[in-house]
Amino acid sequence: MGRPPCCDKIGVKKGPWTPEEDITLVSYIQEHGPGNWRVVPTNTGLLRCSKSCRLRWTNYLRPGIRRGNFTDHEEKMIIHLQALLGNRWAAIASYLPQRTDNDIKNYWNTHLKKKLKKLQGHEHDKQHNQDGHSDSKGQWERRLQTDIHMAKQALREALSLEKSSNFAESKPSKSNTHCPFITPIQTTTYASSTENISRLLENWMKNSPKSSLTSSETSQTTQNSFINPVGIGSSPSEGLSALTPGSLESLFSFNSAASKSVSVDKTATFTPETTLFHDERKPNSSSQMPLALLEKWLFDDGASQGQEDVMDMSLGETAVLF
DNA sequence: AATAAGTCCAACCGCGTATGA
DNA sequence: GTCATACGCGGTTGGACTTAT
Repeated sequence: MGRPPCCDKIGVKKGPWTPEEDITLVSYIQEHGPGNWRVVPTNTGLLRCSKSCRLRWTNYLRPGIRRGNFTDHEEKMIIHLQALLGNRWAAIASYLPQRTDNDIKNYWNTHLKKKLKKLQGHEHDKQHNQDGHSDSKGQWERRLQTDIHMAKQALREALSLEKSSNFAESKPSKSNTHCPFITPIQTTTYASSTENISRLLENWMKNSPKSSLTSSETSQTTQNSFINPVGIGSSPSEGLSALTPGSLESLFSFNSAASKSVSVDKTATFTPETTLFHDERKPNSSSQMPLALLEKWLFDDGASQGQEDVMDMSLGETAVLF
C-alpha cells in the first residue's frame, strides 16, 4: 500500500540534534513519559518527526545508557550473542543493559566483524600450518563453532517451552520474547530516571554545555546510572564504576523498561523512593530453569569483568547445559 | 601543511508487526 | 477481514574526525 514516510513533511528538521532540542525533548518526556511519539513533535514544538524523537531518546537521551569503550566482557557477550541470535540487535541489547541496539550494531560492524575476520583468518592459517596447540582465542573460536549449533537448538526449544507454559496468559512484548526471563517491567523504574534527568538538567542548565561534564559525572557516581544528556564528554568507564553485580543484574529489567516497553503506564504512581535498581522483580526461577541457567551463564561473569577466559568457561558451562 | 584514505557513529530510511477502527 | 496508522527493528548512509602519506 505504501505508507508515506513520516519525515517527508516540509519543515521537518533532519540531522544532528542540538542541545536545546535535547532539553526540550527530555523535559517533555520527563513530564509525560516516553511513548505516544506521534504527539511529541506537536506538543514540544520540535521540528522533528516522531521517529526521530523516539530514536534520539532511546539511543541517546534515555538514562542508563553507557557510551564509549566496550569492555572485554561486553565484547565477548556480543560475539556470543550474535552467534546465537544473529543480527537481532535489540535482542542482544536486552542482554547488555547499558548499551543501545544501535551502539552494539555499530560496534559489531566497525570493530567485531573485523576482529573476528582477522581471528578466522589467523585460525585458518594455523589450521594449515600446524596441528595440536593454538592460543586461547583459537580454542575459543573452535569451541564456539561446535557449540553454537547445539546452543541454538536448545535455546529454541527452551523458548518454545517458555512460550507454551509461561506466556500463555500474559502476552509478552516483542522485545521480551527473546529474553523471557526478564519479567514484565514495573513502570516505576522510570520515575527515578526522570528525576535524574531533571536533576541533571538543572545542573546542566546552570552550567555551560562544556561544564556539563562535571555535573553528569556527579550524577553518575551518586545515582549509579546516568549519562550526559547532550553526550558531551561522557567517559566510557564511568557508568559502570558504581555498579555492583547486584545492581547490574537488576538493570536488566530496567533496560526492558526504558528501551523496550516504552508504553508507560501513565496511571502508575511515580514515587521518588522507587530507585532505578530497587523495584525489580525476580524471575520465577523454578519454572524457567534452562533459561535461568543460560542467564547465569551469560551474566555470572559480569561481576568479574576483565577476567581472562571468561567465555571459555561460559562455553564450557553451556556445553554442559545443553 | 595539505590532503587523501580510513574509521566511527548518530541519524535516517524502509520494512515488518501490532493495534484499532 | 481489510485498511490505516503508529511503533520498533535492522540496514545503510553522511559527515565529522583521525590517521597515513
